[in-house]
Amino acid sequence: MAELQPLTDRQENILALVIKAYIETGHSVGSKTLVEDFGLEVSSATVRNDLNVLGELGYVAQLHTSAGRIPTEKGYRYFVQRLSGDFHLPLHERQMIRHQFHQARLDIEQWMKLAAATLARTARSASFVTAPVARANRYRHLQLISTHGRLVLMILVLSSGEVKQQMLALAETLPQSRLSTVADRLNSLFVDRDYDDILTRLGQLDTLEEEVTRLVLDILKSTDNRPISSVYRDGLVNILDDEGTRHAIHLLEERTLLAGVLAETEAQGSDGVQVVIGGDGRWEELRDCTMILARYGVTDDFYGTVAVVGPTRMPYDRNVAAVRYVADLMSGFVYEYYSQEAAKPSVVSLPTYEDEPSD
Amino acid sequence: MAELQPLTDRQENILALVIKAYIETGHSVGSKTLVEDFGLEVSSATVRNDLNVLGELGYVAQLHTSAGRIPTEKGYRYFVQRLSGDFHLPLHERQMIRHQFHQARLDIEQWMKLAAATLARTARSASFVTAPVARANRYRHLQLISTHGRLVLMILVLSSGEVKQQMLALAETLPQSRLSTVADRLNSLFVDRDYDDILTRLGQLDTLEEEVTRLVLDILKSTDNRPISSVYRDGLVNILDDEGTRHAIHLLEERTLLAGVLAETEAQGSDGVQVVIGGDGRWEELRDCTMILARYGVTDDFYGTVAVVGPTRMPYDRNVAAVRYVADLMSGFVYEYYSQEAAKPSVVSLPTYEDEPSD
DNA sequence: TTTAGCACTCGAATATGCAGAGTGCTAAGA
DNA sequence: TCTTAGCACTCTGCATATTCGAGTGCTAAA
Repeated sequence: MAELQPLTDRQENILALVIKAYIETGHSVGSKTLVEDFGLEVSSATVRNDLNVLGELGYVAQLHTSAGRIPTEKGYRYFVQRLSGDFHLPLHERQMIRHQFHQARLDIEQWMKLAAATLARTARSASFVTAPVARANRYRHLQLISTHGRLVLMILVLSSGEVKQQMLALAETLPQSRLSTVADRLNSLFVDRDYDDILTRLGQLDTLEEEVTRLVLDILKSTDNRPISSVYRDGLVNILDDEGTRHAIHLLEERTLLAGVLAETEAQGSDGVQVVIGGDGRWEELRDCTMILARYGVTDDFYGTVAVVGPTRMPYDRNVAAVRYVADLMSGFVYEYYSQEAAKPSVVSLPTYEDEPSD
Repeated sequence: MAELQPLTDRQENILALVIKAYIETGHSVGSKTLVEDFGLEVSSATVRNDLNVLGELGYVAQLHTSAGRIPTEKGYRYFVQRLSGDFHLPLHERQMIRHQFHQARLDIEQWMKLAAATLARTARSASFVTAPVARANRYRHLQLISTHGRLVLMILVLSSGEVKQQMLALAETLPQSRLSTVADRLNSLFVDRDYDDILTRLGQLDTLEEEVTRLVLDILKSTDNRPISSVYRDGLVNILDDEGTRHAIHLLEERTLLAGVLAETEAQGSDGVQVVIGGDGRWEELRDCTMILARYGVTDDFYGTVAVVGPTRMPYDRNVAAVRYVADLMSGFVYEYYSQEAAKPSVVSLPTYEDEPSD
């Protein structure tokens, strides 16, 4: 990340005001407007001088000579960095969000869906939520269900709480009892094992068991190494009008692209909320867009991502707060319901966070 | 549906040419252009006269006096109705599509995803695919898996092939063996039963069994009556540039809206491909859009929908063919792998349709 | 270091003119 | 009765010119 130049307090303030005004109006903002609309105690000429400095340092730019200033990506980054972390959503919004989660079924898919919908509405942007995946997913439970003929429905439950299904065509027709026996044996052998563990035990199995296990391994492998196993998107409508978000929509639709971006941003391992402005020069697809993302889950071990995507010109404080809030909620749910090692299995109710600030 | 006026052969031909030219160029098309570009055997004046007739009947319109003609929605409808059903995708495109399906895993979700992706690319439009749902979904199999404390993961397999999962908080901690016993009992009681059947048997159960069954009933009910249980979308990028498709994207994102439209269009019970142009006056969200949809599955009993959504100005013959082809493929898969009553359980391979027209 | 004043620049909005594509209509021809 | 040629008319799109206003940079004084 480029080094940020020191600014005087007034310059910092002016930068913040330029950003605020530009976010609100969408028009470039001039010195006179700033003085009048925000009641500055200095004259427009002074503001002009400061704007000049900000311009030289690259925090603001003007589309053409003698036009108002608009914030640059660097300007946004400086602003976001200075953003105090204690901005919260209004109480009633938080209550509404919590309320919706309380009404949902106890199901990670439901929560993901809900988180995406909530974020999209609150941040008035596009949003996405990826399923929480353990760094190395583990086998939890297998079930084989006879359907008709040699077709068998295989259901695999992973340590992440995800349930994978897969149709399987056997070489011969087998009764359900035989299938159950196979499933039971594999369950006893493989419970809580990861990909590598299971691979080494492949030799101990008979032909049928091995056939099933190979499929299990396929699935484990495909959810391993954090590819995106499932994603919920929402709120695309919100960014349709904005210029330059077409690339972003492309990003949201293309799993592989998204996975790439997430892999790199998450590799930074930042615990809190991360703000990627204009692609930070690394992702062409995010040019002119901002992505605010945060992990949820049990950090470093078992986590997913919630994120908001919108135009560079967006209310950062609000949206950062929204992402943080929803990520925290999701973390609570995942911790209580899906973390194997959960320390307090006693209280069975949705997390409440009653001790949050009143506003 | 409004009655369609009779037209002379030449007028019909001219209407088709206007539509063809407009779809290609996007510009309004005049009499002279028609004669020159398509080598008509009559003069432009004659064409003008016919255009006048078409205009009076409402098949074409002009944006302003003395501008070229563009097709109206009514014009498109007439054209589509006349469209011969024997237009097929080029052989190599069909081969490519089949190839992709052959490489997919044997899983209805995979197929839905693939169908959406394929349609989006082939028709260069947005697309969606809904899961096949039986009119009355039936219970197939239940599994209860102890996680930690009083939390239990319940997995319910439905006759549609869908696998539903749901977390469940019990009143007390129970061992896995007890849970398995409950699941076994419910499985033996309820297999192949629908909502009503199960409801009447609620009295025969103990407290724990009843608690589980109530959740089962909830899920059955929520997938009953054809609400949309799951949808895959794709290709939104393709219609981003077009005017008037914003509403359509809204429609694609809002499950309830989509469900409403599908409920009404499917109620018509047409077996083949259905083309809804400009919302047919019934759906504001589809103004300026065209939706081409077809059922797949075992008709009237167990079916889902594949569809394409794009601007009114789209290549109808091609897109109708694409929707029909993908729907047929999906029908084949569903028939072989998910239909309980499948008559030929012997051959276990993807349907091939080798007998299709060579081009 | 801040401020007032002033000339300058550029974009957005508005008006004007012109070329081209297309129409409607009429009268003559098949 | 249907088709065609001819002609006057209409309207768009494009380019050019003009004005208006917001905003800047610079300089000199406080």
